[in-house]
Amino acid sequence: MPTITLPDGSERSFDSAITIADVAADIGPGLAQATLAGEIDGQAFDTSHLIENDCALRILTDRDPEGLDIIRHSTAHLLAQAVKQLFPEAQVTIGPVIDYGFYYDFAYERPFTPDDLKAIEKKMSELVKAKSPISRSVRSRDDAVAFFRDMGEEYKAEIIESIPADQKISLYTQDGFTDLCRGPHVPHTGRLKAFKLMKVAGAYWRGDSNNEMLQRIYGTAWANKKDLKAYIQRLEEAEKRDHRKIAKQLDLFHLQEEAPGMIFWHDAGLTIYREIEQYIRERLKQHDYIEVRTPQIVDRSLWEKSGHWSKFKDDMFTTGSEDHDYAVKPMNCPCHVQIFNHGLKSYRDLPLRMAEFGSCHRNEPSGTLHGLMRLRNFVQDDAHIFCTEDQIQDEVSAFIDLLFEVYADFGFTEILIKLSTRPENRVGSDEEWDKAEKALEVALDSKGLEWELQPGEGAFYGPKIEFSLKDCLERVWQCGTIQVDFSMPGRLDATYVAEDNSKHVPVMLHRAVLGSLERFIGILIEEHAGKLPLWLSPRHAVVLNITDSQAAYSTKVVKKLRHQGFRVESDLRNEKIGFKIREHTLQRVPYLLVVGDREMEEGVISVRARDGEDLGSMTPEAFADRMKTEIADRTK
RNA sequence: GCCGUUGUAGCUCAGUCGGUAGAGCAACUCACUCGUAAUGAGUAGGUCGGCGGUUCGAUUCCGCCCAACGGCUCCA
Repeated sequence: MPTITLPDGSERSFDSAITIADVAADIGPGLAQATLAGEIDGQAFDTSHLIENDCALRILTDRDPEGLDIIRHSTAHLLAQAVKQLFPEAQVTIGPVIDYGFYYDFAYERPFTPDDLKAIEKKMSELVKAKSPISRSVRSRDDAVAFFRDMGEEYKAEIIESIPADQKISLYTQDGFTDLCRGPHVPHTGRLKAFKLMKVAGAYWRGDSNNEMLQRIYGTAWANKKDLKAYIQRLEEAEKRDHRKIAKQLDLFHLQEEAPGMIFWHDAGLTIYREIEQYIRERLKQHDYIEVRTPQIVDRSLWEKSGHWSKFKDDMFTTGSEDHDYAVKPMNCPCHVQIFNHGLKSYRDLPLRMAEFGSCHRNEPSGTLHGLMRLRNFVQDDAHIFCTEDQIQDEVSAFIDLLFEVYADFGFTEILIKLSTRPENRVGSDEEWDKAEKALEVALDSKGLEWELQPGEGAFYGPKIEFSLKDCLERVWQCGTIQVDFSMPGRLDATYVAEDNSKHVPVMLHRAVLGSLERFIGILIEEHAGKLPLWLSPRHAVVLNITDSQAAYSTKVVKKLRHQGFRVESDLRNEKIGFKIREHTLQRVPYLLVVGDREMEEGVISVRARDGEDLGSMTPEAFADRMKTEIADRTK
């Protein structure tokens, strides 16, 4: 005789055990229709689950986030069912829910083609029409292994084998197709109405590149067709923000076959680049950094000594001259230690913060290159802080302040933070790791920041914090980082003289605020859809004349503004004003300055903002003041 | 690096079931001198990513390579 408490606090008593579906029906026919599953005392169950005791029940529909996940998970099963029907030889493996959808990995003799995808999607729709009930059953682990092995599903059997033997395994069956699953699932396939298969891709079995490659099918699924359509539209909009596309339109940079993963910066793109570099340089000065510059190509022996050669020699570009082997630097730190080592250092010199806009080359695998986001040649706003162990926490803390200050100036608020701790293979004592990990953790917590722990993901030489931003398709890219290094200063013989006149090895902190300038610019472009704030815009304004008779006046205005340091050009072409406005608006120029006879006579300009707003007429001086304020604010 | 897809004019794309290609925009020329998102007419422009093979003939079919794109793995 269970008494069931609903989320609103109301209670319902029943004479005998009852299913979730029946409870929903008892509440109302509309809810019965919408019910996907139920949550009993915080745990999710199928609608067919029998309630025997008193409990708190929450009915899950497609309006609940959990409900949407159930739909997505069930759609993954539907996909597997369709694939098994069309390609009986294919073996199923795993099919988890991901953001906005799901994927399913299959082992099959050949890759699926886009045409296969269409056929599979069609089959899925047929299976939806059949409204096959989805039922749950439970087996012992060994039974389940035998069950899947009998069917020739070796991968499934292997997955179940890794589950403890005493655990019960739940299976879900729909129209003869059975899959291992924790559940819950929708009651029948007819509940899956809005999905689309998005793409095929290769993926390694168990995520290990030594294993065979499986065929992964990605799909998206929603509660209804309207949500699905909205999602597809959102994707299309996002693609318009792609920095590679915008860079082409705005003539920022290009890439070509002869230099894969390396950027040809054009004038407009370089303007953004330089502006950012100069901004960071000023910030670093305020935060007591010194700036240095070190060689691009360094003898192999230094890389051997630093330990990079043994670990990364295949990922470094090399060159030779007169019987010497050189490597193009993949990072700046060994060179910075050389500067540190130049001349005796005292504890009074610490912390020593050494920055470099260092151009690094890494021979990244071809398949990983991606526009400005992943390159073989990039420049970091890199710096190394030489300090004592006791100074780590303060330095990390000060760095985080600097980073947030900078990100705020660029308008970024959503920053993902991850702390990576000691890996299995590492250098340094456990005491050192304890201290360093603690320092990073305390620095983050003392600022009330939210962060995610990545155990075992630290570098071999020390723990690290990573600060990541998202691109237009919500892919996450690491930008800022701070890493503790117990190894390199010692390997490269860095020492300082302590108060007691003894020699000590300093700790080194590797840190970057923006990370790769290229990547950061890529993210900036996507964040703003190319409409960069005034201070970063390649051009601040363009002067447009109405007819030839204002050409000289236009040129005069341009000169006046340029003399004050503004990036201003004129467009004196014999075109209609509407044509010029359109062109420069598409070029995302922040201000268009229209000059006709009226303006010329009064010595003013008519100012039109990028969003189309008419700011009226003003003198070039007044306009310059306006821009000055805006650039100083960095806001717009 | 692995799996898949793609590569045609400066850009966006069409096309050829094997007979060396076309549109729009841009460029150039001419006319128009114009008031806030496209004035009109004309001209020119391509070793159809690269190399090889099959063929009388390859941009098209086949093979290899390169690059880009989407994933996977990796990212000091």
